[in-house]
Amino acid sequence: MYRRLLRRLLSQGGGSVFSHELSQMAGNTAAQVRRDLMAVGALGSPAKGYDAEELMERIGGFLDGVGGQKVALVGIGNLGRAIMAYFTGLRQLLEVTAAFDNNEAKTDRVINGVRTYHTRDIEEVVRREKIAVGILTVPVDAAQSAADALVRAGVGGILNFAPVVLKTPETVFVEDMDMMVALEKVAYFARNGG
Amino acid sequence: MYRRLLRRLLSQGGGSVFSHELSQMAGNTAAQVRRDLMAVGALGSPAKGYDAEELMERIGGFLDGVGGQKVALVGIGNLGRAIMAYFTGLRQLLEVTAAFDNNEAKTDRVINGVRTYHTRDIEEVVRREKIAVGILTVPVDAAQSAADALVRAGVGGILNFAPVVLKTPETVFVEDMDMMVALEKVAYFARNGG
DNA sequence: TGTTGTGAATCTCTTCACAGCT
DNA sequence: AGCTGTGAAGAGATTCACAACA
Repeated sequence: MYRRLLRRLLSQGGGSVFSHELSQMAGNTAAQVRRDLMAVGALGSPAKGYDAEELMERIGGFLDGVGGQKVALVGIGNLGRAIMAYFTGLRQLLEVTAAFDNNEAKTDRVINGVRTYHTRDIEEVVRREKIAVGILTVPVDAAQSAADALVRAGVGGILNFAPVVLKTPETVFVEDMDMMVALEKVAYFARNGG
Repeated sequence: MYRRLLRRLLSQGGGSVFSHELSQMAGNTAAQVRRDLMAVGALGSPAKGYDAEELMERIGGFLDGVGGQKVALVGIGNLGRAIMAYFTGLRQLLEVTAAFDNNEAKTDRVINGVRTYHTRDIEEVVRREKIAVGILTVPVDAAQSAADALVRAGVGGILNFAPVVLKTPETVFVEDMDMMVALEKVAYFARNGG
């Protein structure tokens, strides 16, 4: 998130920032910003704050590995397409290189610059292309088996949009993006003052 | 989330659960489950655990208000449509009743059973229909002004999918669903063992 | 025996507050 | 004078552990 803020800052000609300015942009406290930046090994000067370019590099060194990582997307529905469009061309270090669906009408094509395959080929393609991360945008019933295929193919992490708790070995990192839960949370706090 | 698990459990004929069973399904610890259920005022018996029906009611009493709440969606792109399809008919207490876009080709129609309007009418429609919650699925540049309109119309909360930090009065609850950040997080832990 | 409900302990995250620097 | 870096305090969340109970 800081990276995004810094990118915008740089494009507007800002060369350095104080923690309280960043916290403004981030919706944070200044202390939180300083802690976070400590974690990536960034350092600023009391006089000028943090240098934006150097900060970006520090965050990059922390978040991005040595090279880039390939991403596979499973489930080419509205959501899948939205996500492909969203990520395509945005970060070259995190590239969606294969998409899967079990509807033949959607396979063996190129959508949004991404090659599409049939779900049955997940394991082979993901392994061959050394894809490290999977995004799951399939209906609930298909989620676990798709996750299993990704895990068998050796991915290290899954971003899961399906409203199920996936069963995976604990060596695989799973992040849930549960829109139903999120909406209920908002509805709750909209009523009960948040 | 518990609600979803219980719904499935009931449909499979399970009448009661122990905390350790629920924790299995939820990917939790048993202690966590008991704490959470305490919070909604549920109580179980050492002999039979928690009664699934009664548990659902307790959670409902806690999460849902007296009546239902209306939801507006701003931004009818792939993501917006995916979300409409996703939420439509799922929960009758949380209903998407209006969608907005600034592309005239998408307005004054009914998509997925949802009436669509032009963005310029957000304030009027939301106020008239007493909509309490907004979902933002617009591009970055349009996000803040759409949020402002929602806030002026009096919504109590916003579910924000745009990768920006929204500026809103603190009486309005904002939940960010940042897919880029989520993907970076997964990519990070996929590499650095999570 | 096996489970709940819950104080107490532990762990994690956030905020405070201030010495040290420019 | 005003900021950073960071120990120490504080706030929250999770886990432990056990009395009470069926």
